[in-house]
Amino acid sequence: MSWIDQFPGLSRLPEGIRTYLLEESKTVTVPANTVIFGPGKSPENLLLLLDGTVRVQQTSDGGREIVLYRVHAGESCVLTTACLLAYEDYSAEGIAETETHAVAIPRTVFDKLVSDSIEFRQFVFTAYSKRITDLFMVIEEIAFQKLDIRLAHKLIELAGDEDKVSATHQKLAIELGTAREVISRQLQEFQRRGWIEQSRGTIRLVNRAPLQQLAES
Amino acid sequence: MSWIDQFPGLSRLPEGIRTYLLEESKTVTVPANTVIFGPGKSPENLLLLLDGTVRVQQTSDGGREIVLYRVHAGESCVLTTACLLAYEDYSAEGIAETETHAVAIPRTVFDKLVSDSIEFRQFVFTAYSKRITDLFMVIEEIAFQKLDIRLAHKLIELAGDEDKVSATHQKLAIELGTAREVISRQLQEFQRRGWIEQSRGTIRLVNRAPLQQLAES
DNA sequence: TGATGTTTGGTGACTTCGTCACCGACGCAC
DNA sequence: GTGCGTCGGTGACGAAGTCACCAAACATCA
Repeated sequence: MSWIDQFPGLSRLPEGIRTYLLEESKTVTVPANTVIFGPGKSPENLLLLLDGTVRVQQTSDGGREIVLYRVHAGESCVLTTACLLAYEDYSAEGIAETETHAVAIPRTVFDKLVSDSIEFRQFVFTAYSKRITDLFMVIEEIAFQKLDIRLAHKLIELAGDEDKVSATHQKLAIELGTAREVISRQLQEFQRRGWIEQSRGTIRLVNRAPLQQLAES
Repeated sequence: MSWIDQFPGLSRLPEGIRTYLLEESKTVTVPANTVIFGPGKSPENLLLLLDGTVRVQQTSDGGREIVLYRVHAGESCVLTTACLLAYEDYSAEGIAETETHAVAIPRTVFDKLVSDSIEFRQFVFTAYSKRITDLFMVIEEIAFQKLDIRLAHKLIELAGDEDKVSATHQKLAIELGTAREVISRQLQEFQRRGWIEQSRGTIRLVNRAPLQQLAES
């Protein structure tokens, strides 16, 4: 079993394409907090994540930041690689959040795969599709959603199965593209209502139900 | 001279591809204000605009709207066509702002062109690139830019060479994803400063310089 | 031409969010 | 311990969004 089987969209590649892909790509390891791409640092390869996550975020002139989306294991960095090369003067950057293993596909190989395999084309365009709907959702959220709802949503998302979130107020502010003080005040309100408990750097979800309800309203 | 020459990215297509494209595509005409794609209405074709413009916008649950980007003559609807097919439950819609002529490329032809021509691939990925940086800019603006700056910018953009803008306050609000009252108040402020004059449905830019300066700050 | 309805824009009160300046508490290193 | 950097709390203020309502401009049609 090769890494290809970790990618649902690629599992149906014909044998020839499959071996070509295996031969021409190599796996790489990047330590946590590495900037994979960013202003003036456009990547040479299409990355397919084997594990770890890559956070893609943007920084404004004023120094404020916002998280655009995350690339998880089993997904690819399509937007940034195949795309931003043309307009590469742009300020989004991708950062490995944890130590990350990935498969790197050189540009020429990428091009040949797109040319030769309808399955690979579908993989690529589907990945694009997902990313772009992600961006649409981000726009909808920051433009129209109230902050308490967005924060509740994010807390539940970050908590996962755990009942605690390890993040500073500042990190949460960047997640939502807002200011730290706003997060602090909102968390105080959640705490006052008995939904969460705070300590330095972590937030415990002690009453998940109302948070969930707020997030979905 | 065929329509292909209106698209810089396509002018270097090899002869065979070129004739194939010409044979398999057809031009269509859509009247003004037609909804080209939208929720539950995913397009069958890739559209290349010959003239007119298509406005792509999104509507929130609360009924507020925002303009995401525009497709102009010489550009294509890549995002919406090749992309949203997979996640087609999404709420962005494309509307012809004027009567619009376009070339429609069926999905199968699109796929074959992507497969056969590196020039066409480049055309497609470059178009993606532009759209995505557009989206990044929208996010940056709504998240971080002050409204007066964004409004000044939009007024100048919409005015073009003219010195007046024909738009209601409501339309401008949708352009920027905000509320009508906010626009009204901001325009009053601009008027108070002597930068614009207002009448029902139109705004005259009587002093463009300070507007420009604000827009660039 | 006048009556009527619709579209467009104006207004005030209020809430939410972002900004600024500053402070205190905690944790770590020396 | 002392110092220093990170993290979070606070109040005052300005900017933006919301709500309810009103008034003027325009369109239509009898």
